[in-house]
Amino acid sequence: MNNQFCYRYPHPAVTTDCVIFGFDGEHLQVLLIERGIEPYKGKWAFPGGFLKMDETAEEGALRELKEETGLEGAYMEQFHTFSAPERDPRERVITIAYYALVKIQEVKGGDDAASARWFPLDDIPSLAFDHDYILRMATQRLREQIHFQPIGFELLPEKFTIKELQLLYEAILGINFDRRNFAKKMMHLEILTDLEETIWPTPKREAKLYKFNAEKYEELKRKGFRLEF
Amino acid sequence: MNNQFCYRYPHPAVTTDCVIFGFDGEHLQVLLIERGIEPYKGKWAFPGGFLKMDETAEEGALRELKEETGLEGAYMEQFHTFSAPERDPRERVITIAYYALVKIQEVKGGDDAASARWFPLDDIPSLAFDHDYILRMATQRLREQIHFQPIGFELLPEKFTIKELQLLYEAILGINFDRRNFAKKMMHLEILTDLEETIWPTPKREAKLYKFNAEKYEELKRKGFRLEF
DNA sequence: TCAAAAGTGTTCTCCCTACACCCATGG
DNA sequence: CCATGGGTGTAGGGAGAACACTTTTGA
Repeated sequence: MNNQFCYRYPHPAVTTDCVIFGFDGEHLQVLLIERGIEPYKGKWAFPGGFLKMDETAEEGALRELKEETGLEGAYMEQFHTFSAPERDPRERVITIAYYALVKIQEVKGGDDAASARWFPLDDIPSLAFDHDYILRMATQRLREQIHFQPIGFELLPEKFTIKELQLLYEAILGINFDRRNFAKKMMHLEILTDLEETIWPTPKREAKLYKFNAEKYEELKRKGFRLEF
Repeated sequence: MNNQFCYRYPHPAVTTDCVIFGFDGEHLQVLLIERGIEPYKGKWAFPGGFLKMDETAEEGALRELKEETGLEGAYMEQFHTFSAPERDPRERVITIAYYALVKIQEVKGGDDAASARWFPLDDIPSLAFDHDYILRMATQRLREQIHFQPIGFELLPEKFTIKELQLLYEAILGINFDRRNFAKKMMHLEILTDLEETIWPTPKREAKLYKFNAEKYEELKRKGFRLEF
Protein backbone atom coordinates (compact mmCIF):
# COMPACT_ATOMS: atom_id res chain seq x y z
CA MET A 1 0.00 0.00 0.00
CA ASN A 2 1.27 3.44 -0.91
CA ASN A 3 -0.49 5.75 1.47
CA GLN A 4 -0.02 4.09 4.77
CA PHE A 5 0.08 7.11 7.08
CA CYS A 6 -3.46 8.20 7.77
CA TYR A 7 -4.97 10.92 9.95
CA ARG A 8 -8.44 12.14 10.80
CA TYR A 9 -7.59 15.63 9.63
CA PRO A 10 -5.34 16.78 6.82
CA HIS A 11 -1.72 17.31 7.80
CA PRO A 12 0.81 19.38 5.94
CA ALA A 13 4.25 18.04 5.20
CA VAL A 14 7.02 19.74 7.15
CA THR A 15 10.52 20.38 5.90
CA THR A 16 13.54 22.28 7.08
CA ASP A 17 15.62 24.52 4.85
CA CYS A 18 18.98 25.95 5.61
CA VAL A 19 20.46 29.15 4.24
CA ILE A 20 24.20 28.71 4.57
CA PHE A 21 26.35 31.79 4.63
CA GLY A 22 30.07 31.83 4.05
CA PHE A 23 32.66 34.54 3.50
CA ASP A 24 35.44 34.37 0.94
CA GLY A 25 37.36 37.34 2.28
CA GLU A 26 35.53 39.77 0.08
CA HIS A 27 31.89 38.88 -0.40
CA LEU A 28 29.20 37.02 1.45
CA GLN A 29 28.43 33.71 -0.22
CA VAL A 30 25.49 31.35 -0.06
CA LEU A 31 25.69 27.60 -0.54
CA LEU A 32 23.10 26.22 -2.96
CA ILE A 33 22.21 22.77 -4.20
CA GLU A 34 21.11 22.04 -7.72
CA ARG A 35 17.89 20.08 -7.58
CA GLY A 36 18.10 16.67 -9.22
CA ILE A 37 14.39 15.91 -9.15
CA GLU A 38 11.11 17.57 -9.89
CA PRO A 39 9.67 19.97 -9.02
CA TYR A 40 12.09 22.70 -10.01
CA LYS A 41 14.57 20.15 -11.34
CA GLY A 42 17.78 21.87 -12.35
CA LYS A 43 17.02 24.95 -10.28
CA TRP A 44 19.07 25.96 -7.29
CA ALA A 45 17.74 25.61 -3.78
CA PHE A 46 18.81 25.54 -0.16
CA PRO A 47 19.81 22.25 1.41
CA GLY A 48 16.87 20.84 3.27
CA GLY A 49 14.27 18.14 3.30
CA PHE A 50 11.47 16.45 5.11
CA LEU A 51 11.50 16.33 8.85
CA LYS A 52 11.57 12.89 10.45
CA MET A 53 8.99 12.13 13.09
CA ASP A 54 11.46 11.60 15.89
CA GLU A 55 13.73 14.59 15.43
CA THR A 56 13.38 18.24 16.29
CA ALA A 57 13.50 20.77 13.50
CA GLU A 58 17.02 21.71 14.50
CA GLU A 59 18.14 18.09 14.37
CA GLY A 60 16.50 17.70 10.99
CA ALA A 61 18.19 20.78 9.61
CA LEU A 62 21.58 19.58 10.84
CA ARG A 63 21.00 16.12 9.40
CA GLU A 64 20.00 17.44 5.99
CA LEU A 65 22.96 19.77 6.01
CA LYS A 66 25.31 16.91 6.62
CA GLU A 67 23.68 14.67 4.05
CA GLU A 68 23.74 17.27 1.34
CA THR A 69 26.95 19.16 1.96
CA GLY A 70 29.01 17.11 4.39
CA LEU A 71 28.96 19.98 6.87
CA GLU A 72 28.78 19.07 10.53
CA GLY A 73 28.22 21.06 13.68
CA ALA A 74 27.55 24.35 11.93
CA TYR A 75 26.31 27.33 13.88
CA MET A 76 22.62 27.41 13.12
CA GLU A 77 19.70 29.61 14.03
CA GLN A 78 16.02 29.23 13.28
CA PHE A 79 14.65 32.44 11.81
CA HIS A 80 11.22 31.91 10.27
CA THR A 81 8.63 29.35 9.24
CA PHE A 82 7.15 29.69 5.79
CA SER A 83 3.62 28.49 5.33
CA ALA A 84 2.09 29.86 2.15
CA PRO A 85 -0.33 27.11 1.06
CA GLU A 86 0.92 26.97 -2.54
CA ARG A 87 4.62 27.28 -1.92
CA ASP A 88 5.20 23.69 -3.04
CA PRO A 89 3.27 22.38 -6.07
CA ARG A 90 3.25 18.77 -4.88
CA GLU A 91 1.37 19.11 -1.64
CA ARG A 92 1.13 21.51 1.22
CA VAL A 93 4.59 21.90 2.66
CA ILE A 94 5.53 24.09 5.56
CA THR A 95 9.20 24.79 5.96
CA ILE A 96 11.05 25.74 9.10
CA ALA A 97 13.98 27.82 7.93
CA TYR A 98 17.40 28.16 9.52
CA TYR A 99 20.45 30.06 8.63
CA ALA A 100 23.89 28.66 9.20
CA LEU A 101 27.26 30.36 9.35
CA VAL A 102 30.23 28.34 8.24
CA LYS A 103 33.89 28.80 7.47
CA ILE A 104 33.90 28.63 3.72
CA GLN A 105 37.30 27.00 3.49
CA GLU A 106 36.11 24.06 5.56
CA VAL A 107 33.47 23.20 2.99
CA LYS A 108 35.35 23.46 -0.28
CA GLY A 109 37.11 20.16 0.32
CA GLY A 110 34.57 17.79 1.76
CA ASP A 111 31.89 18.29 -0.80
CA ASP A 112 29.80 15.14 -1.08
CA ALA A 113 27.13 16.62 -3.24
CA ALA A 114 28.78 17.48 -6.53
CA SER A 115 25.84 19.77 -7.15
CA ALA A 116 26.57 22.08 -4.20
CA ARG A 117 28.07 25.43 -5.09
CA TRP A 118 28.79 28.77 -3.47
CA PHE A 119 27.21 31.86 -4.98
CA PRO A 120 27.95 35.45 -4.05
CA LEU A 121 24.99 36.94 -2.23
CA ASP A 122 24.69 39.71 -4.79
CA ASP A 123 24.62 37.32 -7.73
CA ILE A 124 22.18 34.56 -6.86
CA PRO A 125 20.57 32.53 -9.65
CA SER A 126 16.86 31.98 -9.88
CA LEU A 127 15.83 29.77 -6.98
CA ALA A 128 13.31 26.98 -6.55
CA PHE A 129 10.08 27.36 -4.57
CA ASP A 130 9.89 30.55 -2.52
CA HIS A 131 13.58 30.41 -1.76
CA ASP A 132 14.20 33.94 -3.03
CA TYR A 133 11.88 35.18 -0.35
CA ILE A 134 13.49 32.95 2.24
CA LEU A 135 16.90 34.27 1.30
CA ARG A 136 15.82 37.88 1.64
CA MET A 137 14.46 37.17 5.08
CA ALA A 138 17.58 35.28 6.12
CA THR A 139 19.83 38.11 4.99
CA GLN A 140 17.77 40.66 6.85
CA ARG A 141 17.92 38.57 9.99
CA LEU A 142 21.65 38.13 9.68
CA ARG A 143 22.05 41.89 9.49
CA GLU A 144 19.98 42.32 12.62
CA GLN A 145 21.69 39.60 14.59
CA ILE A 146 25.15 40.92 13.99
CA HIS A 147 24.38 43.69 16.47
CA PHE A 148 23.87 41.24 19.30
CA GLN A 149 25.96 38.22 18.46
CA PRO A 150 29.57 38.07 17.37
CA ILE A 151 28.45 36.07 14.38
CA GLY A 152 31.33 37.31 12.37
CA PHE A 153 33.58 34.78 14.03
CA GLU A 154 31.59 31.85 12.74
CA LEU A 155 32.35 32.96 9.22
CA LEU A 156 36.08 33.56 9.52
CA PRO A 157 38.91 31.07 9.79
CA GLU A 158 40.30 30.32 13.24
CA LYS A 159 42.97 32.99 12.86
CA PHE A 160 42.20 36.24 11.15
CA THR A 161 43.34 39.83 10.91
CA ILE A 162 41.37 42.87 11.98
CA LYS A 163 41.20 43.83 8.35
CA GLU A 164 39.47 40.57 7.45
CA LEU A 165 37.00 41.06 10.27
CA GLN A 166 36.26 44.53 9.05
CA LEU A 167 35.76 43.37 5.47
CA LEU A 168 33.29 40.80 6.73
CA TYR A 169 31.29 43.33 8.71
CA GLU A 170 31.30 45.65 5.76
CA ALA A 171 30.08 42.85 3.49
CA ILE A 172 27.25 41.93 5.83
CA LEU A 173 26.08 45.42 6.58
CA GLY A 174 26.96 47.07 3.30
CA ILE A 175 28.70 49.95 5.05
CA ASN A 176 32.30 51.13 5.10
CA PHE A 177 34.00 51.76 8.39
CA ASP A 178 36.94 53.85 9.36
CA ARG A 179 39.80 51.40 9.76
CA ARG A 180 41.04 52.90 13.03
CA ASN A 181 37.68 53.30 14.68
CA PHE A 182 36.65 49.79 13.75
CA ALA A 183 39.79 48.33 15.30
CA LYS A 184 39.33 50.43 18.41
CA LYS A 185 35.73 49.32 18.83
CA MET A 186 36.60 45.64 18.44
CA MET A 187 39.56 45.86 20.78
CA HIS A 188 37.49 47.64 23.33
CA LEU A 189 35.05 44.73 23.45
CA GLU A 190 37.95 42.50 24.45
CA ILE A 191 36.66 39.50 22.56
CA LEU A 192 39.78 39.21 20.43
CA THR A 193 42.89 37.42 21.56
CA ASP A 194 46.17 38.58 20.11
CA LEU A 195 47.94 35.51 18.76
CA GLU A 196 51.34 37.22 18.65
CA GLU A 197 51.63 35.92 15.13
CA THR A 198 51.58 37.65 11.81
CA ILE A 199 50.04 36.65 8.57
CA TRP A 200 52.21 35.46 5.75
CA PRO A 201 52.51 35.84 2.83
CA THR A 202 51.44 39.43 2.78
CA PRO A 203 51.36 41.98 -0.02
CA LYS A 204 52.92 44.67 2.14
CA ARG A 205 53.50 45.00 5.84
CA GLU A 206 52.52 41.93 7.82
CA ALA A 207 49.37 42.03 9.91
CA LYS A 208 48.71 40.65 13.36
CA LEU A 209 46.53 37.58 13.72
CA TYR A 210 43.75 37.29 16.24
CA LYS A 211 41.37 34.65 17.38
CA PHE A 212 37.96 34.96 18.91
CA ASN A 213 37.86 34.84 22.70
CA ALA A 214 34.81 32.70 23.44
CA GLU A 215 34.90 32.97 27.24
CA LYS A 216 34.98 36.73 27.14
CA TYR A 217 32.08 36.73 24.74
CA GLU A 218 29.96 34.50 26.96
CA GLU A 219 30.55 36.90 29.80
CA LEU A 220 29.51 39.84 27.66
CA LYS A 221 26.40 38.08 26.48
CA ARG A 222 25.28 37.47 30.04
CA LYS A 223 25.58 41.15 30.79
CA GLY A 224 23.90 41.93 27.52
CA PHE A 225 25.89 43.77 24.92
CA ARG A 226 25.33 45.62 21.75
CA LEU A 227 27.57 46.40 18.85
CA GLU A 228 26.92 49.88 17.60
CA PHE A 229 27.36 50.51 13.91
CA MET B 1 -14.14 6.11 7.78
CA ASN B 2 -12.18 7.87 10.47
CA ASN B 3 -8.71 8.27 9.04
CA GLN B 4 -9.37 9.58 5.62
CA PHE B 5 -6.27 11.71 5.07
CA CYS B 6 -3.45 9.46 3.99
CA TYR B 7 0.14 10.14 2.96
CA ARG B 8 3.10 8.09 1.81
CA TYR B 9 5.20 9.45 4.63
CA PRO B 10 4.26 10.40 8.15
CA HIS B 11 3.20 14.01 8.58
CA PRO B 12 3.14 15.95 11.81
CA ALA B 13 0.13 18.01 12.80
CA VAL B 14 0.71 21.76 12.69
CA THR B 15 -0.83 24.30 15.01
CA THR B 16 -0.41 27.98 15.72
CA ASP B 17 -0.21 29.43 19.19
CA CYS B 18 -0.45 33.04 20.14
CA VAL B 19 1.06 34.71 23.16
CA ILE B 20 -1.04 37.80 23.72
CA PHE B 21 0.47 40.64 25.67
CA GLY B 22 -1.51 43.47 27.19
CA PHE B 23 -0.71 46.28 29.60
CA ASP B 24 -2.95 47.36 32.45
CA GLY B 25 -1.08 50.55 33.21
CA GLU B 26 1.18 48.86 35.69
CA HIS B 27 2.10 45.32 34.69
CA LEU B 28 2.44 43.29 31.53
CA GLN B 29 -0.38 40.82 31.21
CA VAL B 30 -0.84 37.67 29.19
CA LEU B 31 -4.16 36.35 27.92
CA LEU B 32 -4.71 32.66 28.61
CA ILE B 33 -7.46 30.21 27.84
CA GLU B 34 -8.53 27.46 30.18
CA ARG B 35 -8.49 24.19 28.29
CA GLY B 36 -11.88 22.49 28.17
CA ILE B 37 -10.67 19.20 26.74
CA GLU B 38 -7.91 16.70 27.24
CA PRO B 39 -4.99 16.71 27.19
CA TYR B 40 -4.20 19.18 29.94
CA LYS B 41 -7.91 19.76 30.58
CA GLY B 42 -8.34 22.56 33.10
CA LYS B 43 -4.85 23.90 32.55
CA TRP B 44 -4.20 27.29 31.03
CA ALA B 45 -2.80 27.65 27.55
CA PHE B 46 -2.36 30.15 24.76
CA PRO B 47 -5.12 30.59 22.22
CA GLY B 48 -4.30 28.52 19.18
CA GLY B 49 -5.25 25.48 17.24
CA PHE B 50 -4.77 23.41 14.15
CA LEU B 51 -3.82 25.09 10.96
CA LYS B 52 -6.23 24.72 8.06
CA MET B 53 -4.86 23.53 4.76
CA ASP B 54 -5.72 26.66 2.83
CA GLU B 55 -4.48 29.31 5.21
CA THR B 56 -1.06 30.65 6.05
CA ALA B 57 0.18 30.34 9.61
CA GLU B 58 -0.48 34.01 10.16
CA GLU B 59 -4.06 33.68 8.93
CA GLY B 60 -4.53 30.66 11.15
CA ALA B 61 -3.20 32.46 14.18
CA LEU B 62 -5.50 35.42 13.55
CA ARG B 63 -8.47 33.12 13.03
CA GLU B 64 -7.87 31.21 16.23
CA LEU B 65 -7.38 34.43 18.08
CA LYS B 66 -10.73 35.71 16.90
CA GLU B 67 -12.52 32.45 17.61
CA GLU B 68 -11.18 32.14 21.11
CA THR B 69 -11.01 35.71 22.31
CA GLY B 70 -13.01 37.84 19.90
CA LEU B 71 -9.90 39.86 19.09
CA GLU B 72 -9.51 41.08 15.54
CA GLY B 73 -6.69 42.70 13.64
CA ALA B 74 -4.17 42.46 16.44
CA TYR B 75 -0.54 43.31 15.80
CA MET B 76 1.12 39.94 15.47
CA GLU B 77 4.61 38.68 14.91
CA GLN B 78 5.88 35.16 14.34
CA PHE B 79 8.76 34.42 16.68
CA HIS B 80 9.57 30.71 16.78
CA THR B 81 8.43 27.26 15.75
CA PHE B 82 8.48 24.58 18.40
CA SER B 83 9.09 21.06 17.24
CA ALA B 84 10.07 18.81 20.13
CA PRO B 85 8.68 15.40 19.13
CA GLU B 86 6.95 14.74 22.45
CA ARG B 87 5.55 18.18 23.12
CA ASP B 88 1.99 16.96 22.59
CA PRO B 89 1.00 13.57 24.02
CA ARG B 90 -1.62 12.86 21.34
CA GLU B 91 0.50 12.89 18.26
CA ARG B 92 3.41 14.80 16.87
CA VAL B 93 2.43 18.45 16.79
CA ILE B 94 4.59 21.26 15.60
CA THR B 95 3.47 24.71 16.61
CA ILE B 96 4.24 27.99 14.92
CA ALA B 97 4.18 30.57 17.66
CA TYR B 98 3.25 34.24 17.42
CA TYR B 99 3.08 36.98 19.88
CA ALA B 100 0.40 39.62 19.69
CA LEU B 101 0.22 43.05 21.27
CA VAL B 102 -3.23 44.33 22.09
CA LYS B 103 -4.84 47.18 23.92
CA ILE B 104 -6.09 45.47 27.01
CA GLN B 105 -9.16 47.63 27.39
CA GLU B 106 -10.42 46.58 23.95
CA VAL B 107 -10.58 42.96 25.02
CA LYS B 108 -12.26 43.07 28.38
CA GLY B 109 -15.66 43.69 26.84
CA GLY B 110 -16.01 41.45 23.81
CA ASP B 111 -15.01 38.26 25.50
CA ASP B 112 -16.62 35.31 23.76
CA ALA B 113 -14.66 32.67 25.52
CA ALA B 114 -15.72 32.83 29.16
CA SER B 115 -12.58 30.91 29.95
CA ALA B 116 -10.19 33.59 28.70
CA ARG B 117 -8.42 35.56 31.40
CA TRP B 118 -5.55 37.99 31.77
CA PHE B 119 -2.69 37.03 34.04
CA PRO B 120 0.18 39.25 35.10
CA LEU B 121 3.38 38.13 33.45
CA ASP B 122 5.06 37.65 36.80
CA ASP B 123 2.28 35.49 38.16
CA ILE B 124 1.45 32.94 35.48
CA PRO B 125 -0.22 29.67 36.48
CA SER B 126 1.08 26.30 35.39
CA LEU B 127 0.62 26.03 31.65
CA ALA B 128 -0.30 23.18 29.31
CA PHE B 129 2.16 21.53 26.92
CA ASP B 130 5.46 23.37 26.59
CA HIS B 131 3.75 26.71 26.91
CA ASP B 132 5.98 27.84 29.77
CA TYR B 133 8.91 27.55 27.44
CA ILE B 134 7.03 29.30 24.67
CA LEU B 135 6.18 32.14 27.01
CA ARG B 136 9.78 32.59 28.08
CA MET B 137 10.84 32.80 24.50
CA ALA B 138 8.05 35.22 23.60
CA THR B 139 8.96 37.50 26.48
CA GLN B 140 12.59 37.49 25.52
CA ARG B 141 11.72 38.34 21.95
CA LEU B 142 9.44 41.15 23.03
CA ARG B 143 12.28 42.64 25.04
CA GLU B 144 14.55 42.49 22.04
CA GLN B 145 12.06 43.89 19.60
CA ILE B 146 11.29 46.93 21.67
CA HIS B 147 14.65 48.32 20.66
CA PHE B 148 13.74 48.38 17.00
CA GLN B 149 9.99 48.71 16.88
CA PRO B 150 7.80 51.15 18.72
CA ILE B 151 5.81 48.21 19.98
CA GLY B 152 4.81 50.11 23.05
CA PHE B 153 2.14 51.88 21.10
CA GLU B 154 0.31 48.68 20.26
CA LEU B 155 -0.19 48.10 23.95
CA LEU B 156 -1.40 51.52 24.98
CA PRO B 157 -4.73 53.21 24.35
CA GLU B 158 -4.99 55.66 21.48
CA LYS B 159 -4.20 58.56 23.77
CA PHE B 160 -1.66 58.22 26.51
CA THR B 161 0.64 60.22 28.72
CA ILE B 162 4.40 60.05 28.74
CA LYS B 163 4.16 58.59 32.19
CA GLU B 164 2.06 55.68 30.91
CA LEU B 165 4.52 55.06 28.11
CA GLN B 166 7.36 55.04 30.58
CA LEU B 167 5.58 52.63 32.90
CA LEU B 168 5.06 50.31 29.95
CA TYR B 169 8.70 50.37 28.93
CA GLU B 170 9.72 49.80 32.50
CA ALA B 171 7.35 46.86 32.76
CA ILE B 172 8.66 45.27 29.58
CA LEU B 173 12.34 45.76 30.26
CA GLY B 174 12.27 45.53 34.04
CA ILE B 175 14.29 48.71 34.43
CA ASN B 176 13.50 52.10 35.94
CA PHE B 177 14.14 55.22 33.95
CA ASP B 178 14.69 58.77 34.94
CA ARG B 179 11.41 60.52 34.24
CA ARG B 180 13.02 63.52 32.54
CA ASN B 181 15.51 61.62 30.44
CA PHE B 182 12.89 59.20 29.26
CA ALA B 183 10.63 62.02 28.11
CA LYS B 184 13.51 63.73 26.37
CA LYS B 185 14.50 60.57 24.53
CA MET B 186 10.98 59.91 23.33
CA MET B 187 10.43 63.49 22.27
CA HIS B 188 13.67 63.48 20.42
CA LEU B 189 12.49 60.58 18.26
CA GLU B 190 9.56 62.73 17.16
CA ILE B 191 7.17 59.82 16.98
CA LEU B 192 4.77 61.34 19.47
CA THR B 193 2.13 63.86 18.52
CA ASP B 194 1.07 66.31 21.17
CA LEU B 195 -2.70 66.20 21.31
CA GLU B 196 -2.99 69.54 23.12
CA GLU B 197 -5.28 67.80 25.54
CA THR B 198 -4.86 66.84 29.13
CA ILE B 199 -5.95 63.77 30.97
CA TRP B 200 -8.89 63.93 33.32
CA PRO B 201 -9.62 62.99 36.02
CA THR B 202 -6.19 63.25 37.45
CA PRO B 203 -4.85 62.64 40.91
CA LYS B 204 -2.78 65.82 40.85
CA ARG B 205 -1.66 68.10 38.11
CA GLU B 206 -3.08 67.17 34.72
CA ALA B 207 -0.78 65.51 32.21
CA LYS B 208 -0.51 66.06 28.48
CA LEU B 209 -1.88 63.43 26.15
CA TYR B 210 -0.02 62.15 23.14
CA LYS B 211 -0.69 59.84 20.30
CA PHE B 212 1.67 57.78 18.24
CA ASN B 213 2.78 59.35 14.97
CA ALA B 214 2.71 56.47 12.53
CA GLU B 215 4.04 58.34 9.49
CA LYS B 216 7.07 59.58 11.35
CA TYR B 217 7.74 56.09 12.57
CA GLU B 218 7.60 54.61 9.08
CA GLU B 219 10.15 57.16 8.00
CA LEU B 220 12.40 56.28 10.90
CA LYS B 221 12.09 52.59 10.21
CA ARG B 222 13.21 53.05 6.63
CA LYS B 223 16.32 54.83 7.81
CA GLY B 224 16.77 52.21 10.48
CA PHE B 225 16.55 53.33 14.05
CA ARG B 226 17.42 52.06 17.43
CA LEU B 227 16.11 52.88 20.85
CA GLU B 228 18.91 52.90 23.35
CA PHE B 229 18.07 51.84 26.88
C1' DT C 1 63.30 55.37 -1.96
C1' DC C 2 58.63 55.17 -2.73
C1' DA C 3 54.04 53.28 -2.42
C1' DA C 4 50.89 50.56 0.00
C1' DA C 5 49.26 48.49 4.09
C1' DA C 6 49.09 48.36 9.16
C1' DG C 7 49.61 49.98 13.89
C1' DT C 8 48.45 53.64 17.07
C1' DG C 9 46.70 58.37 19.42
C1' DT C 10 44.21 62.85 19.81
C1' DT C 11 40.57 66.06 19.54
C1' DC C 12 35.99 67.41 19.06
C1' DT C 13 31.37 66.85 19.39
C1' DC C 14 27.24 65.01 20.70
C1' DC C 15 24.34 62.31 23.37
C1' DC C 16 23.32 60.19 27.54
C1' DT C 17 23.16 60.78 32.53
C1' DA C 18 22.48 62.77 36.74
C1' DC C 19 20.36 66.15 39.02
C1' DA C 20 17.07 70.75 40.52
C1' DC C 21 13.70 74.02 40.06
C1' DC C 22 9.17 75.64 39.00
C1' DC C 23 4.16 75.00 38.13
C1' DA C 24 -0.52 73.14 38.69
C1' DT C 25 -3.88 70.77 41.18
C1' DG C 26 -6.53 68.58 45.11
C1' DG C 27 -7.09 68.06 49.77
C1' DC D 1 -0.67 76.02 52.04
C1' DC D 2 1.32 71.86 51.42
C1' DA D 3 2.00 67.47 49.25
C1' DT D 4 2.08 65.20 45.04
C1' DG D 5 2.84 64.79 40.36
C1' DG D 6 4.18 66.94 35.93
C1' DG D 7 6.88 69.97 32.88
C1' DT D 8 11.40 71.66 31.61
C1' DG D 9 16.73 73.06 31.77
C1' DT D 10 21.73 72.45 32.72
C1' DA D 11 26.37 70.79 33.71
C1' DG D 12 29.50 66.94 33.32
C1' DG D 13 31.33 62.77 31.45
C1' DG D 14 32.05 59.14 28.10
C1' DA D 15 31.93 57.18 23.74
C1' DG D 16 31.95 57.51 18.77
C1' DA D 17 33.54 60.01 14.60
C1' DA D 18 36.90 62.46 12.11
C1' DC D 19 41.40 62.72 11.29
C1' DA D 20 47.35 62.18 10.91
C1' DC D 21 51.59 60.30 11.74
C1' DT D 22 54.76 56.51 11.97
C1' DT D 23 56.41 51.85 10.75
C1' DT D 24 57.16 47.95 7.89
C1' DT D 25 57.81 45.66 3.65
C1' DG D 26 58.04 44.67 -1.36
C1' DA D 27 59.06 46.51 -5.66
